[in-house]
Amino acid sequence: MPVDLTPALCCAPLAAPALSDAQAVATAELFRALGDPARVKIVNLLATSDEPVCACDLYEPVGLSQPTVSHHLKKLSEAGLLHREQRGKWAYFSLNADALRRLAAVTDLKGACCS
Amino acid sequence: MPVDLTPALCCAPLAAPALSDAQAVATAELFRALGDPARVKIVNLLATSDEPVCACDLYEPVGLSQPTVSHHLKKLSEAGLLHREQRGKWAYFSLNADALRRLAAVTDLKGACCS
DNA sequence: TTGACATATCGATGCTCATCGATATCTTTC
DNA sequence: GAAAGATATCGATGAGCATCGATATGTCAA
Repeated sequence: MPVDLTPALCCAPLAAPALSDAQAVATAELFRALGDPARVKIVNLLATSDEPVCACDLYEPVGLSQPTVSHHLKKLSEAGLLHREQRGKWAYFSLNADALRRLAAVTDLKGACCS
Repeated sequence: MPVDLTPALCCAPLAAPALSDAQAVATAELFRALGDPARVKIVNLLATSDEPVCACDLYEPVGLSQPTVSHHLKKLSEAGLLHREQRGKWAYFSLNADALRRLAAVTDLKGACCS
């Protein structure tokens, strides 16, 4: 049974007493997932919406082509930040609230451990 | 007089109501600064130290060459996350507490604005 | 089954960047 | 001023990635 390597699940607070190499890699991957303006915009659009958002409603505000937006949605999903839901032929995305709680814990230098 | 474009100073919360292109770029740059395992380790080492840390004490725990660590220290400093202090021929680094408060605000989806 | 349409994947391209050895710059000491 | 040692910069290299057009895959309606 494979260990879950989703960055949002195995990262560790920046102020963790003893950060392992694997935790440093996972934490960096989580940050890198947010290290692109298009992905920041996507997260912002989802964060300011009460409901899941159709992928088709992201191309125009993000300002990139459909394949590129799909690529970014995949990156965010792989990092564990997004939830995907199929509605007919449309794909709806929403933020993974738990992952975002963990992200907030990572950046909290008061550093309560998130295990 | 130039506007301050330091990512840690002009980024915006992920849940900001209206995120401008410039804010998205600044926020992404801040995350990208933390999107490398070596830089996560450096921040972790500084976060777990009461006092500023000599650059010479970072090469071994980070596991990279002196030029590479210097490169990463520069990236973190450019993002506004680090403070550099010269002590004789040694360079001492510490976390910029204000920048880290802003980072925490960025990831806080309750989204109080950081202007 | 066929057509229409939304999304994902593929292949190519050009740019960014992490890394290192070599070297320059800076600071102190003699 | 010269030597020693710490850090920053330079130049090169290889890997990763953002982007797009073209195409494949998936979904529904008729």
